Parts: sequence; structure tokens; C-alpha cells
Amino acid sequence: MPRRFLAYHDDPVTVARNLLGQRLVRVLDGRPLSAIIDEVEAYLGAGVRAAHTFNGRRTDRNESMYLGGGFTYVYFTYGMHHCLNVVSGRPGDGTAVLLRALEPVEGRDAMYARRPAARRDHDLCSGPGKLTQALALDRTADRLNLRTSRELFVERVRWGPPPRRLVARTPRIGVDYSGPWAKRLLRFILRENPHVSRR
DNA sequence: CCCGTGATTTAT
DNA sequence: TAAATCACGGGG
Repeated sequence: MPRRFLAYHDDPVTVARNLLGQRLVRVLDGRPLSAIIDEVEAYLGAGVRAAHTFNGRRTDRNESMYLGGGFTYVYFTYGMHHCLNVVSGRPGDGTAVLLRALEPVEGRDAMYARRPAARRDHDLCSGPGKLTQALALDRTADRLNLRTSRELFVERVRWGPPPRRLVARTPRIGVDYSGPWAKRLLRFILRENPHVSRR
């Protein structure tokens, strides 16, 4: 399976673009669940507000963000939700890409079982907390190496980023507190698909 | 609109 | 040590 095609050590904007349209695979009880990556956000690292690594912050929670490209950073927030990031850059950079929405492909029945509130396919993974619930990802999935893990990895659907005309850019969701950085167009969406967050 | 829920961060 | 915050989701 082609899973070493992504240059995870690139900057987070490049990694974000390259992840769009690729297939995220989660193996659960020996069975693959898979979904196309439709919406991502880039988090630029230590110098930039809105990043968990702002000001070089380094704690038990965000340690994996410094591991360098290809690792996972899964954090717990609002007392009940987990969010999945793909770490980018070089070790120490503290940059990452937040996965915000997926289009379910394989194992939708298993996803519905974990997402009682979902009524239709586009409810399963249309948000960062929803997709971790659908794919059974929590802090135990933090610090995984996507290049070698057999439980979580990205499969190549296409070389390189999608054509630019198929990608929309907007400000990131939920970072209004971070001043001028909140306006930057760091959210990337595959155009014309219903599987995005904030429907 | 508002609230749950608890780890992390920030203020005192 | 106490209070506020939070890269959210679900139900009105």
C-alpha cells in the first residue's frame, strides 16, 4: 500500500493541501474504516497565536506536536471531544494540520454505531470531534507514526495537491480569539462536497 | 440560542 | 489554589 508518498516534513500549508482528497484509513478490530479527507486547517507553530505551541509552549498534552512530520497529535478538549492533527515540519517546529472533515467510504456501519446522533453519511465525519468519534480515536492514538502504523495511516489517492480550482480557502474555525491571525486563510476545503463542518 | 464536560492555562 | 478558557457537538 502506498503510504510513504506524503512529505510530512514540509510546512503545514503544503501538507494541508497535499492531504486534501487522500484517504485516511483506520483499522479497528482488524477491519478497515476509510474516508476521504475533505477539510483541513494549518497551524503554523510556536510564533503564531492559535497554535497549541504558541510561545514555544511544551506540555504533556502537546508534546507530540514537536515530534516532526508524520506523527499524530490527538488532543482532548471541551471535556468530551478529541481532535486529530497530522504533525508537519521538522522536529521542534511545532506545526500541524487539523483534520476537520472526511467523506466516509468504507465501514460506514461501524461509524454509525459510534455516532448515535448521525442521521446521514454527511453527519458521520463533518467536524473534528465527529470524525474522531466515528473512527474511535482518542489520546491512545496520540503520537502514532502514520508512516509505519498499522492502525492509522493515509493512502495515496493522487500525487501532489488537488488542482487549485478545486480548493476553497477560508479563515479557520473557532480561533477568533487570536487577533489578526484569525483572519488568515488557513482552512482548506475540497469544493462542492457536502461532507464539511458547520453545515 | 445555550449547555455539558474536564484538562489545561492563566490569574490571584 | 481558584477561575477562566477551550482548534466542539447536540438539541432547542
